[in-house]
Amino acid sequence: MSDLAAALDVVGARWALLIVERLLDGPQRYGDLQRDLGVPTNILATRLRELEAAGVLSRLPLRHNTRAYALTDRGLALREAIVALGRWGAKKAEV
Amino acid sequence: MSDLAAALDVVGARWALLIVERLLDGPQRYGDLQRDLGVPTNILATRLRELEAAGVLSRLPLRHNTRAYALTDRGLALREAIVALGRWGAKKAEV
DNA sequence: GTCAACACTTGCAAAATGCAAGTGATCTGT
DNA sequence: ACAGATCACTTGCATTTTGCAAGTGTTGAC
Repeated sequence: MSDLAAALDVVGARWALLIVERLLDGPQRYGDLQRDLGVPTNILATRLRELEAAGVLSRLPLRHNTRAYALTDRGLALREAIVALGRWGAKKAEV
Repeated sequence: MSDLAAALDVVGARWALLIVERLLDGPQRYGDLQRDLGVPTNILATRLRELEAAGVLSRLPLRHNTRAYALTDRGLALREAIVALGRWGAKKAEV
């Protein structure tokens, strides 16, 4: 399995990289991610569980029954790749 | 829609980035991609059609009834992002 | 004590993915 | 020229993933 395939195994699922991108701006709560990204709630819950299990993010308990999701070092290390992909996506498809 | 979302719209589908990565080494034929990547043949056909429509790759006819798939400039521009993701995937998940 | 907010879960439909077998157009050897 | 092999796919169907909508339990505020 190539390095790329290994990476896609972790962050290749739909919404995964978008969630990580959003967390590059700092920890976010569940409801914020949902509203900002427009991701279906069951998918969001699933992805957060998977990404936490993969060591990409962690839950931080806030006061009351709320919590925030924050990137781990491993998650933050995705910044380069996300920026590169974003730059590519920003280019026009100059025909 | 963010730049990242735009990029994922084009290369976010399963196998898409792996196909592009393989083509970074130069044009490849259908059967080579299939054998090297282990991608199901119907998926490969679908992805190649989508990536061609998106201007990421093009078909070059070879002699007889064979052809090869080659990245366009737009496709080659994915190299940075692919390398970055590959580097991330190569790292151990140092607990 | 009622009502709202937050962080989910559940049930089900729709879409994407995967497997296996089949198709038609060359091409190779005899 | 004919048989069999190769290449580049397509087709049919099962499985998995994704998405929508509604519901649940736990605080918290008034």
